[in-house]
Order: sequence, then C-alpha cells, then structure tokens
Amino acid sequence: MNEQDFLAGYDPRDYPAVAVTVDVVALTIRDGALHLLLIRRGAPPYAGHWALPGGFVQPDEDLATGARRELAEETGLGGERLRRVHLEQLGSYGAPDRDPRMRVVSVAHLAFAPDLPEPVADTDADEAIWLPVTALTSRQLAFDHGRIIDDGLERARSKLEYTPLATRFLAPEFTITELREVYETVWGHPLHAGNFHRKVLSVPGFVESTGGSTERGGARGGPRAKLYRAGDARLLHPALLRPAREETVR
Amino acid sequence: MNEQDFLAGYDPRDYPAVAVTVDVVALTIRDGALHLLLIRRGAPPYAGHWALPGGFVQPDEDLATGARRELAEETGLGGERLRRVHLEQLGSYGAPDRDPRMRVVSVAHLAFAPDLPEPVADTDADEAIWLPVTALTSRQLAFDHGRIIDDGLERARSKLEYTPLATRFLAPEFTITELREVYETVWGHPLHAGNFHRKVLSVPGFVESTGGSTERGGARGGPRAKLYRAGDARLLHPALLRPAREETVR
DNA sequence: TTGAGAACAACTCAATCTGAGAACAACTTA
DNA sequence: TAAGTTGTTCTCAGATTGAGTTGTTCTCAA
Repeated sequence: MNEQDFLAGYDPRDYPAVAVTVDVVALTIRDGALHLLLIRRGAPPYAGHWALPGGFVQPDEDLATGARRELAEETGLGGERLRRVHLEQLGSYGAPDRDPRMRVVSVAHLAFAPDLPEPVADTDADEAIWLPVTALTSRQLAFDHGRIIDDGLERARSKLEYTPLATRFLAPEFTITELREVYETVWGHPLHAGNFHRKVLSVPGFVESTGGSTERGGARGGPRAKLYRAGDARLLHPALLRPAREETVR
Repeated sequence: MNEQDFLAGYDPRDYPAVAVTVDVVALTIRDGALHLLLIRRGAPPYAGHWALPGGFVQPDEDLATGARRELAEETGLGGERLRRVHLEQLGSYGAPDRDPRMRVVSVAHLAFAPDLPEPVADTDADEAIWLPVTALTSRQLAFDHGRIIDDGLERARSKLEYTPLATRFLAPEFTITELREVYETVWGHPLHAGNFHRKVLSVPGFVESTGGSTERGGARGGPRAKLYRAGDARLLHPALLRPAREETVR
C-alpha cells in the first residue's frame, strides 16, 4: 500500500504518532584533537548521559534548516560564521524502541566546523561542551547516539578522501601543514608531509594560493608558510585515498 | 522527576503531526539498460504520474524493514531472492511542502536487484513497472521523486567505485564480462575489457573463482568464460575509480 | 650574535598502477 | 571449413605513489 492512497482523505490522528527530530554530529578540531559537540541531559530519559544536540523539526522548516538551527542554538553561532560550517545529512535512525517515550525517527546530520568558542547553554539549560571523541564510551551516551556518532566519524573520514571538506575545519586562509594536520587528526595517523603537499597542489580546485604567507614560522622554527584558501572543486579528482588498513588487506 | 513519572506524563500528541514513509529507488539491469521500479499513481495528487514504491513505516518495524517490505510487496519477491537484494538507506526528504496534504518525511532507500520478473500489482492495484531510467523526465514524476531518483543514481554510480555491490545486480555466479557490463550500464560508458579484468582480479576479496565455466561461449562466438562469485570484501581497496569526466577536469 | 634544531617546500628515484593496444586461443555462426 | 567474436593474458609507455633527501628560512636559547 502506498502513502498516497493511504493519505487520500487522511486524518493525521488516525495514524500512529511518530515524532521526527534532527540531531547533529558536530565535529571540530581543537588542540590537535577531534572534538564533538555534546549535551549533558538534565532530564529523563537518560538523565546525566551525553547526547547529541538536536530537537523536533519545526512544522515550517526543512530538515537541513532544523539541523542548522539546532547547531546555532547550541554553539551560539550565527551569521557568516554559522554559514561557513559544513552541514550534510548523515542518515535517519528509526528503530521502534530507540526512544522509550514514543516512536521517534531522528534525521542525523554531520557538521564540520572550524575551531569555535565554548558552546553556550541552550534555553533548555543542559550543559553543552566540546568533548574529544577519544574520551567517549557508548555507555555514557543516550539513545542510539553512540551508533550515530560512529557512523558520523566514519563518514567524516571517508569524506576527506574525495571532497575538499577538510578545509571546513580551518579558517578561510590556511597553510598546507594545517590542512595536513586535519587529515592526520581525522584519520588518526601521520601522513608524509612532502607527498601530501605535492598531492594537494596537484588536485585541481582543491586549494588556491592567496599569495600571502603566515606572519611567523612554526612555533619551534621554520620558514613562513604560504597561505591558501579553499578552491571551487566540490569533489577531489583524483581522490586522496587513505592508506590501506589491516582489515582491507585480507 | 524520575524516568517513570516522566514517561507517564508524556503525551505524544503534544508534538506536531508528521508522517514518516519509506520509499525505495530499486534498480536492476534488464537488456543491458538500467531500470527503475515505479508505480503509476491512480489518485490525486499527481494522478497519472510515476512514483517510487513506498508507504508508511509501521509502528513496530525498523526503517530498513519497512523498505524491504515495500519492495517485497511491489516485486512479489520473497525468501532467498529478496534476501539477495542489496538495500541501503539513501537519505531523508522532508521539505515542508513536498506533499500537499500534510507534513511527510520520506526516508528513501536504494536497492540493487538482479534481473527480476515483472512487478506484480500491489493490493492498491496501481500499475507497477520496471522503467528504463533513460525514459524518465522529472515532469512525469510525483512529489520530489525526481530528485530522489537523481540522488539514488548518483549514489549507485559512486557505490560501484568503492564497494563490490555491482555483483548484486547479477546472479550468484557470473563472468567478468557480465560484471563489466554492470559497470558500463550504471556508469554509462564503455570500459577497457582487458584492464577491467586485470583490476577486478587484483582487488582482494572482490570476486572468487568457482572453478566452473559457462556452458557456451558468447552469443556470437568466443571461448567459454570462467565463473566467479562475490568475494567477502565489503569495500574495494584499491577502488575502481570512474574515469575523470569533463566537469572534474576544470 | 650565533649555533642548533625545526619546518616549509621542492626535488629524486624506484616501485607500482593505469590506459591503450596487441596477441592468441576457444568458441560461434554461416 | 572459413570468418568473425570473445575471454583472457601480455606488453609497454606514461602517470602516480611512497619514501627519502636537499636547501632554505625561521625560532629559540646559549
């Protein structure tokens, strides 16, 4: 039976109540470590557990708009700085028993943000914080948010391979070394600096030179690095593939 | 307030009514062309237009289960043959005005199926048919299903690059040529037979030899081809990348 | 002021991978 | 039996990759 026939002469209240929420896996890099925006829940269910920022989708807003609104509320961000955050849909989670209160389908989103100020307490006044992803165990997480976060992290690692979205973790102008550090942080292992440099500059539209340089060399020495901004490519061709991992070697 | 008190005082009806449906972009290959399972709508809105098979998610079923159920209803498939169909979540579509009757969030899924019998008329008795994707214009499609189909096709093209899912369009045993034809059909351009052969056999876990061969050579001659079955890899390393297209050359 | 160490950028080189074509045997149909 | 087709393997030049080296510019501390 399809939805259209079902809905002809519909009354929404005839059908099982389903709530639709948007949740956001917001990632940023602070102090060389990948961090995740989390809320400490003050009320049941899962009081005291960490949860993803999120909430009900409003009647007049698109899913992406709702996700961006939730992100804005939790980070206190607005305007140009909010607009620079990359936001994409991650997937929907709708196991019948994932929320003990009622049937809730959550449309999860994934956000890449440059280093941001500390999050602000929401109107709901739960504690909000950037937490290193390494500090998480799924035991501390509400609902199926551990699973959603795992999926988000894997999506993030994968997206760096074939899109230029690593630049979204950085300020508008950045050095190749900073860009490499994004990859190293998200992928979790070091890359060869020289080869990375060559590769980034050889992929059309990945980065473009600003002509400028950093004010100073590195913290412990070295020349001033050239500055780049994101290019206009939406996909990287050829891609920057992760080195094969053990599980792929078979 | 403890969890029990909270749940007791919780009224789902306090929240905006949203309907959640599952829709399926089901792809198969017939006669060397990519086909899509579509339903002809009998009733308004969009009467006479083509639409994706789909319907309400049931109170006790997961999203993926709902999608598989819709697919089963529309194809008449069951058991082992249904189980062999690859099904994954594509994304959710929830623009406030995408359905003129009420707020409907559709969780779209993507399915890869081997060549199947003609679809059966559903209980709803709308016409169901496998349609070549080249025969579609979005003008003929209901709701935002044109957009969903476009996203599904792009996802399919991309998935063939880094997963072994092309095998899901084929019978359990297949030849390298048949596998290449899947790629050519989905990607829409011919591939070099020799290089494809070399590449497929060199990727660990993509295919494994059955030891057997086809009964006959090709329709117009040639030797018998060796038979393979899908290997146990879930990802292809290294990936089978599509040749760069114009838009990527910049 | 200078020496030591660090880091950016460019280069080298061997190993590997890719694209394009050719070879050849096993099969088909006419 | 001849002619054409196809599956598979091989060849080879060009591109890409991984790993290391070099040269230079800079910071910090003696």
